[in-house]
Amino acid sequence: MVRSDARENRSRILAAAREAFTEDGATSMNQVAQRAGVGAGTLYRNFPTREALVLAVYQDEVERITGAVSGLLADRSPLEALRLWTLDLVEAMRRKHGLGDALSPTAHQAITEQTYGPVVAAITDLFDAGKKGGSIRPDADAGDFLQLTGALWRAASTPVDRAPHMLDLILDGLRATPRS
Amino acid sequence: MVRSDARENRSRILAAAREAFTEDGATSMNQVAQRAGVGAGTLYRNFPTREALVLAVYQDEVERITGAVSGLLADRSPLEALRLWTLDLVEAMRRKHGLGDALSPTAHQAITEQTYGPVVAAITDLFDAGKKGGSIRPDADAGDFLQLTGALWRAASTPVDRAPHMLDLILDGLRATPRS
DNA sequence: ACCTGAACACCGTTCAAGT
DNA sequence: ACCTGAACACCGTTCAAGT
Repeated sequence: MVRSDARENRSRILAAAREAFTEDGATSMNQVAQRAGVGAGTLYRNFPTREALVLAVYQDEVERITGAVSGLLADRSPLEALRLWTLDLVEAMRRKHGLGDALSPTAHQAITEQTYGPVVAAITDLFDAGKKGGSIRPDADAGDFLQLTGALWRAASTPVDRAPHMLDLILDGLRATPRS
Repeated sequence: MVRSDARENRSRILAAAREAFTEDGATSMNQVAQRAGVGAGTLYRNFPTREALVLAVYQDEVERITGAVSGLLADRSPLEALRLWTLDLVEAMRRKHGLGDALSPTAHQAITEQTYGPVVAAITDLFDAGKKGGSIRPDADAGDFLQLTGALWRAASTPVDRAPHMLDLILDGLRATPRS
């Protein structure tokens, strides 16, 4: 039997860690525990090592993002859903990049590998909706699209965030029928 | 006036750090100091931070390697000098890679940037000697060659080191006249 | 002028004691 | 069954005291 406090602690730690790492990727484990209002032991029972916590934060983020697809498709056109979803993805990529040096190369690679599949699957779902409705060209490739979005978060957000405009250009290229 | 012990300490620290980092990239600063037979304070006066020490170890290594070019060219054919020199470079690359996770991405980038210029210059010197003597084709490019050697240290050295053989293939491509 | 090494403020991680 | 938080063995770095 899992106690309710145990169930809650995990997500509280995850939330605290996400905030803390966004502010400073070098935030210590004890600082995360304190921020979550939890003893150090509890933190370590949930996430036995620092790397495990960092990884979990990102898996959580990816699950949140990929899980949002069906909701976006429910009351929007596929192209608009794809646009909103991708902007969200770019935000997450920027947060990850903000961690920077706090992540070891090995950890960074582990994240990329565990993340790639689900993200491509989510894009595929969005693409399929558009292809079925005839708004997205049938030969559009999810892998290519993810590659292109990689260029979006590299685009500095100063003085204005160019990413939305760049995304619009990419989306224009995906349309089944060229814009008038 | 620089005391003789002060002059010696720097190179003793550098030597100890090179050995220690080769064995374990996570070797602590105090361990390096102890290994060098030096107080922690002396270590820190010479290298004010961990990253500074790691960087200095590599600069030292690069200077040693690039400095060996003229000696190699003195009593050998340019192609043979290039072959021996490149094998030495591959060894150094393998040592650097062995550090792995102990290096932050930023530090790793700093090393690459500070290293690229001198290494390309050394290759250019070796190439020029061969081009002048007619043994290396005139359109051979130092940057391309460095890029190719990057593939050599990635070649695992089990069960036998394939790098020398791969290098021979590359060198064959550089010859002014094809092999009979 | 330079060196040593104890000491400082931290770190990640563990585990006895509580509820 | 789960939690807390003091404690442990370390870390990078500093600095008073020595020579």
